[in-house]
Amino acid sequence: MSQISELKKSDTKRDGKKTQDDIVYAHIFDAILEQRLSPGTKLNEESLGEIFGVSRTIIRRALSRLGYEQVVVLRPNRGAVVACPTIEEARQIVFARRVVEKAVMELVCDNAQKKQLEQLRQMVRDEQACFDRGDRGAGIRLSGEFHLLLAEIANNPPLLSFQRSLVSLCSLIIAQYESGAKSHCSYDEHFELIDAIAGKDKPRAVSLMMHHLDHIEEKLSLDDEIATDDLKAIFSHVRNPR
Amino acid sequence: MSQISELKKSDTKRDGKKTQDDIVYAHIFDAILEQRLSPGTKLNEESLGEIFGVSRTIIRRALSRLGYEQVVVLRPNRGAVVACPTIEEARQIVFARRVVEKAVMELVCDNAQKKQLEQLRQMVRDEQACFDRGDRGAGIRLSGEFHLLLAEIANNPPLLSFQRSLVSLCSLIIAQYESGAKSHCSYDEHFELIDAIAGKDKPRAVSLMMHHLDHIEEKLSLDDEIATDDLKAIFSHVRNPR
DNA sequence: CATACTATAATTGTATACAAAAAAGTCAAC
DNA sequence: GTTGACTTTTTTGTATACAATTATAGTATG
Repeated sequence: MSQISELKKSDTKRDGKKTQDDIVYAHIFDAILEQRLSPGTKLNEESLGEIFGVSRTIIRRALSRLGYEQVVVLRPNRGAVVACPTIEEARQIVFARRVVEKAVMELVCDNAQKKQLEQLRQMVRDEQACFDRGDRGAGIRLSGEFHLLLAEIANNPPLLSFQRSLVSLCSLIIAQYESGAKSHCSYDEHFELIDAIAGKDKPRAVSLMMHHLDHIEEKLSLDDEIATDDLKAIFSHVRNPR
Repeated sequence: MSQISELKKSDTKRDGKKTQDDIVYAHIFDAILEQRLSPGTKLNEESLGEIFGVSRTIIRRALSRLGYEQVVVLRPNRGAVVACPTIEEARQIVFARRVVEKAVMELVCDNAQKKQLEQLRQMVRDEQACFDRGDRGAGIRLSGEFHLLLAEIANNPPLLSFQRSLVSLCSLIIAQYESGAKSHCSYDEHFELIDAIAGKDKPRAVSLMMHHLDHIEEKLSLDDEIATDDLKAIFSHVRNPR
């Protein structure tokens, strides 16, 4: 396995006041958001330690944080794997996200300053640029970060922290169930959202957001039976002769 | 400091498949829910290790989980303290809780089975019994656990996990800002909520819940200027002569 | 007496060693 | 060729040692 970059003291200082496990956490989080890490991938502690140039202590801290966010599943004595939400779980996650995004949208319509609207627009322009130049990974990440920026503008730290977890989980869901080549979260819709916010049109902003989330959920319905890994269901027609 | 109980392997096994840090986490969480741990209390790693009979490794894991839930604040190099939400933060937490409780209530009205209604009623009876016999700590904890049981019945794990964080934070807010002797969350209101759920009366259930949360927020408005620790505001009339 | 400075103690951060558990491999028996 | 018991290797869980940082006490100085 190749070394990404040894995180030495000097790096830590350059990165601000972030501690080493924050950095490891951020790298893994980004990899998930960019869909470079697929659902189900085993996250070996020692390998990760070598990659980042730190001891397992740091890796374990980062993994347990990801585990708390449910992006990673920690199986006792059996290590950590990137989460593979079932369709049932995916529906619950999207539902939770509807709840949060609605609240965020209403707060943002009330609070958003001109400067923040420009920040949002810039981020969507970046997102567009990424897709245009074919950098799908970065595009997907920025698409997720757009929703995180909305939660930040809503100015409610608990909701933001919950949103982090939900956005990364949705990224996994899309990775697992996206069938066609169609991009999952188009920037046009993001521009429309910004317009609604700028016009302080709460009902329209919320309805656009709900529509936005419908796209994710539609894929779940389509793939309903196909994508399942429930062996019992797959072989339900086989009768046990005993 | 006295030893509560050494958590040895045997205990761990008796407690099911919970690992040691789960147990430490649960003990601290309960202490916060019962308001035996006050906002601002320093949580020394070595002391906690002695109390629970485990090494700092385990304590640190439990603390970082509590830190993720924001119930405990982890100050780099300066240790962990029980969170002291400011009034501003308290408002944000209560807002987030309104959002979650509304969604939970609607799900519960749709899904609740007879058996679960009885479970809810039993819990509120227990709560009432605690207050009647003067066990305020356990009463407060059960009051919080009632709301967690609702989130469980809503059958949405992400929302449940968020609710855990919000309920414990609210317990801290109440500990910090509760002025009178009046109990913060009366069981009568819980019985009313159950009735609304049993009648599948969504609007009433939601409105009762919002009213329930108003009680917490009212205290914040009352103590608005008094309880603040913003030194700059307190001494704003003092002119700096330089 | 207050303040700044230094030495010391206490506490947190990280790496590592070892124990415990799970996974992978070996090989004989059928 | 498959199955099952045994051994070895790998991986995770926990304690501990040491380094880095912060807090405390003591001391000298104005």
